[in-house]
Amino acid sequence: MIDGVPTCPECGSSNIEHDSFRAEVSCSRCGEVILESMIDEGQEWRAFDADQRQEKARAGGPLSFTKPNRGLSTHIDQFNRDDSGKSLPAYTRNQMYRLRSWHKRASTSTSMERNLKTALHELKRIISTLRLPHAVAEETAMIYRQAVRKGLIRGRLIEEVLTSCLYITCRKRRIPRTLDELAEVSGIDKKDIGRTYRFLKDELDIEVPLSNPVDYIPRFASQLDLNGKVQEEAKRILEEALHMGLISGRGPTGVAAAALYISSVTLGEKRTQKQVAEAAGVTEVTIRNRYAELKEEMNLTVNA
DNA sequence: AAGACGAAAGTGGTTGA
DNA sequence: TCAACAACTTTCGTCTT
Repeated sequence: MIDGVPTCPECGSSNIEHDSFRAEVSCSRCGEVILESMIDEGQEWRAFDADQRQEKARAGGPLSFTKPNRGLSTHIDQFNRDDSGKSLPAYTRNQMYRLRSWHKRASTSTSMERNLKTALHELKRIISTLRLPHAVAEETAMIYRQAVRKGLIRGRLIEEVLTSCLYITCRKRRIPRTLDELAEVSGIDKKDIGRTYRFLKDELDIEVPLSNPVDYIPRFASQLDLNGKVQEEAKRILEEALHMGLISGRGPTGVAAAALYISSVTLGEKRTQKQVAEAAGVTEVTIRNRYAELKEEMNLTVNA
């Protein structure tokens, strides 16, 4: 199944290490992360005839879902020169010619591949802008592939579907990003993301847990430069509020913001409602309303 | 002057007939 | 498809520190 020894494209070393959990492959000599399956690695040019190509097609997809044609994405120029600038001998020229045509066919042969190419490029950009872990990109790409396979893209923008896939992943992994945040980096309208998200969730039968205000605490807190103690207190308040049924039906970010506001005040690390509101992406009024509800129901003493 | 508070009216999304 | 509805926002006047 695997023909040829994989080598690092950076330094040429064959000391390749696999991290199966993250589906990452890296070179142990130079540290280059290859993010690639051994099957795709480097040796694709050996498929010189249809039978071999067939065989490779059945050998399975790459381990990294974000790199559909890695190893084939090398550019081969048209000048037929070796690296010292001399013309290649006829035999090699022919070989290069065949190599180029296979390369081209393999990289952009199907509309699915073209679609993925666009989408994954965009995904990479969004993931890095939001500083989300690579595993999120992998999972998002996997969901996106399912969507493409089921023909769910038709009539929708690639970016729209992609962003919705990312939203699903974030919700599933409990690394919450609000629709507003995703809308901002993707340039897709919030309500379009939401609508497509629901559509995909139904069509692909994906279970998405309800979003939990607690998940927002660390991020908001760090934006407000609040320490761990304040975070713990905010979480404790949310736990209690949850048991008392004070959370259902309320926007998770608003509740999280209120809990954070309360704990910042009680622990003498006070932030203004305005600051908290800004970090959480809600208004001061919402914080006040949640705050009033929590205070009312949980006889909290919120005095500095 | 800045922050907190709350009333009132407006907005966008969900739900159920 | 439409109306009712809840959550949230915007705006603004008032009170407190």
